[in-house]
This record gives sequence, C-alpha cells and structure tokens, in this order.
Amino acid sequence: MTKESKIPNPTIERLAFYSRPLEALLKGGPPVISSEKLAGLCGVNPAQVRKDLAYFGEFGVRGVGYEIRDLLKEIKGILATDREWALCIVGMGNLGISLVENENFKKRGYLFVATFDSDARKIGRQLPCGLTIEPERKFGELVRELGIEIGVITTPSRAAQRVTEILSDAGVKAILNFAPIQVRTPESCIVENVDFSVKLENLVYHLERLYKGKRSA
Amino acid sequence: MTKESKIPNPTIERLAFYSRPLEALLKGGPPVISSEKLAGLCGVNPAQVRKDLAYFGEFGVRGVGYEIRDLLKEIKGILATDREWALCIVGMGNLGISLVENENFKKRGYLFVATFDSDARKIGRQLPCGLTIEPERKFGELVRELGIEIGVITTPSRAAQRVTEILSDAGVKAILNFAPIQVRTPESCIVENVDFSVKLENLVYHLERLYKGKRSA
DNA sequence: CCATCCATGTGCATTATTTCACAATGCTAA
DNA sequence: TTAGCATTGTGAAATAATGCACATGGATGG
Repeated sequence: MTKESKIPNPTIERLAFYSRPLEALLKGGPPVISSEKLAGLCGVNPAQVRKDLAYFGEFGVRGVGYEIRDLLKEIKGILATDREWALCIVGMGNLGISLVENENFKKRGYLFVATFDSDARKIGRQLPCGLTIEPERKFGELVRELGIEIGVITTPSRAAQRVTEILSDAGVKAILNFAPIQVRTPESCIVENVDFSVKLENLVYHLERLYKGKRSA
Repeated sequence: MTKESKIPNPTIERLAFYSRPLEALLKGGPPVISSEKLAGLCGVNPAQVRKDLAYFGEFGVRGVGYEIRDLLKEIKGILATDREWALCIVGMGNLGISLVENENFKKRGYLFVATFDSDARKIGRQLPCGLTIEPERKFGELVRELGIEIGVITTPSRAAQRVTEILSDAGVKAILNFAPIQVRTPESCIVENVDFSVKLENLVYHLERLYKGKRSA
C-alpha cells in the first residue's frame, strides 16, 4: 500500500516474530506498547521495529506508541495470517505426526486437511486428529478438492525431491520442507527449508569458539 | 586459523548447508567438485562458496576444484561436527519424541543422552530409543554426570523460559529452542531458535503477494 | 489556545553481505 | 619446458540491512 516496493526479507521474518509477544500481551497489561518495549521483548533494536512497521503504514501514535490490538491485526493482515490456510503433509513418521497433532498450527489458522505416505503399511491408518493417511496417488484429487495451497514435506531426504515435484504438479503453491536437502521447484512454487541440524551445527561452531576463547560475531 | 577475525554468520550457516550434498556425493561420482557445481546444488553463487571457504583456508586446487572427501573433513572440523555432542531434551511431547528418535541427529554425532519432562505421568516411561524420561529435578546431576553441553527445549511456550534457566544453571552451554518464544539466557549460554510458524508465515506472506501479482524480493 | 512532552516515522551514515571480475596458479599435453 | 586451460582465491564494487539522531506531530495540562 505505502511503499511495498522493496521490503527486506528479514523484515517479514521479524513481523512474525513481533506478533508472538503481542499475542501474549493481549491478555492483560496496558493496551499500548512502545517500539522500545516491543524491541526489548524480541531482542532487536527499537528503530528496527519502527522501520519494519513503517514499510506498511503508520500504525502508531507519536508520543504514545502502538495500540496492541490494532497492531496485531495489522501484522496479521500483512502476513496474511488473518485467514485459514489448508495444508497437506507428506511423510507420516514421528515428525510428521508431531506436526499434524501440534496445536500451535491450528491456533494460527494452519489446518492440516490431508496426510500422505508411500508406505503401504501406514496408508489407511487413522490419526488422533481424525485424518486418515492417504496414498500418494491421491495427491491431485485431494489437493483440488480440499483447496490445498501449502505442502509440508517430512519424508526422508531421498524422497523429498520426488515429492516436491508431485506436489507442485498437483497445484500446491508453497512447500515447507523439513528434509535436510535443497529441493528444486518450478517458478510457480515457493519453498522454505527447515533444517534442525543446521541450527545445531551453528550452535556447536560457536560453542567450540567459546571454549577456545575466540570471540566471533 | 587464517583470517577468522570477522566471519559472517551466514557463512557458518552455509557451511552446514554445503556439507549436505557433499555427503551425498561421497557415495559415488567424481571425487572432485567445482565451486560452480556445489553452488548449483545449494542454490547459491559460486563466488560465495569460494569466499566462504576462503575464510578458513585454501582447500581447493586452482584449475581443478575441491576434493570432496577433504573438503567435507575440513568443513566438519570448522563446524566442530567431527566429534560427538551430548544433548538432553526437555518436554517429551510428540515433537520431543520425534527428535529423540530421529536418526539424522545420531548420524551426525548429536546424541541424546537424557530426556526430561515435568509431567508426573510421563516420568519413568521408557522410550523406544532406550532412554527413560527423568524428572526435572535431576537436571543438575545428569548434566554433570553425562557431560551434557547442549539442551533442546520442546516444551510449551509458557515453560520455555523457566526451563532455559534451569538448564543454564545446570551448566548447559547451548540451547536449541523449539518453543515459539524468545528466551533470555545469561552470557555464558547461547541460543538458537527454531520456529516453524515463522517459516509458514513467510510462505503465506509471499503466497499472498503472488496472488495479488505483486513481486517482492 | 498554546507550550511541553514523548514516542513515532524517517533521511542518512554505517555496517554487513554479496557479487563481480580478474590475477594467480596448479594441472595437462605437446 | 612451456603454452594453454580451467578454476581457485580475492580486492574492490555493488547491494542490502541496520542503527543513529532528529524532525514531526498527536496528546495533555495549564
């Protein structure tokens, strides 16, 4: 609306970040928050908070701060988390199941509406959440019928690329990939990767430096 | 060793990233890879690959490329993933269990050696991997006995800060936090956060822009 | 109605990161 | 032994992101 020409990617990530404490603050406490307070809660610089928000409009009142309820609504509007999204998930191992059963997703409007696996022994099994594990050949049909826009991949690495292709062929527009491999998608499909081990490797790198007394970053 | 003065954090993350395809390439194919090929596999710029590596030494041969086996060994040395690390995990819900049972961690030398929960009904339960769920009061004792350096938090948000403090008091030096909340630690303890919803929110933001025909970043 | 206060919104300097472009250099083959 | 080739390693330019510092402008109280 305002100057959405060139919005830094980190800004988008931080918006999601800001919404966490805001949600908590809704339930009690003052109805207004300053950029300084919010920044403190998120571990960032106050100017950063103001600049991030300013990309999308003027949500604050000078001399006062930001109305928490309004700000949250604005952020959700920006991120498009003010609506529900239909997800499917492929690969119903432990991780897949833990995601499907996770209440945080549902609470935020991310609804798993179909689960898939290639293992014949799993197909047809009913999950606690009520969904049944479907065979992969049903992708196309179910994606269309249920209006699935986002696919989550929790298969082993070796299956991830194949699954990505089947998903994007079926019309899925975005993929959240938990397999520790870089999957390729056509232009029409965007990907985010979540790789726990990368985070751990980050940690141990810094740990090791600490032990050696080398400070870096 | 070479010029470790000021290494960008993204570089560290990418090193972990590079190691994924390298591991796969070890099992077959030519023994040498060029920065261009590796970059292609990881979706980055070739110069980036070379520069990232150059922070730590000269691992390639001009006109030839990088010996895959050697390069992988170097990267593992840099990241300190050439040794085993003892982890504990707190919060044995679905997610916690899926992490403990995850083979990827073990394969990379991240060994869960203790699991904790505050729920009396879970304490004492034995997991498929052989570990028993311990009560939180045993933190101090077990962290010391088992040489635990890294703690993983998979509790609900409301417990995350408390658990962080108990962990760092017990002597844990690094924390991987899966709770969608920013935890504060003393200087002596470093944190990495993994927040799936943030990734999803990123995706839906971009999805929404796509639908509206607005290209950004 | 005006002066003061305070936190926002923002231009600009700074810092960080990426990418280019090319010199350096080991290999290969004649 | 030398020329040619291919790919690294790297200074310097370009791009991106952050943080400062202050002008701006609502709110409040006299």
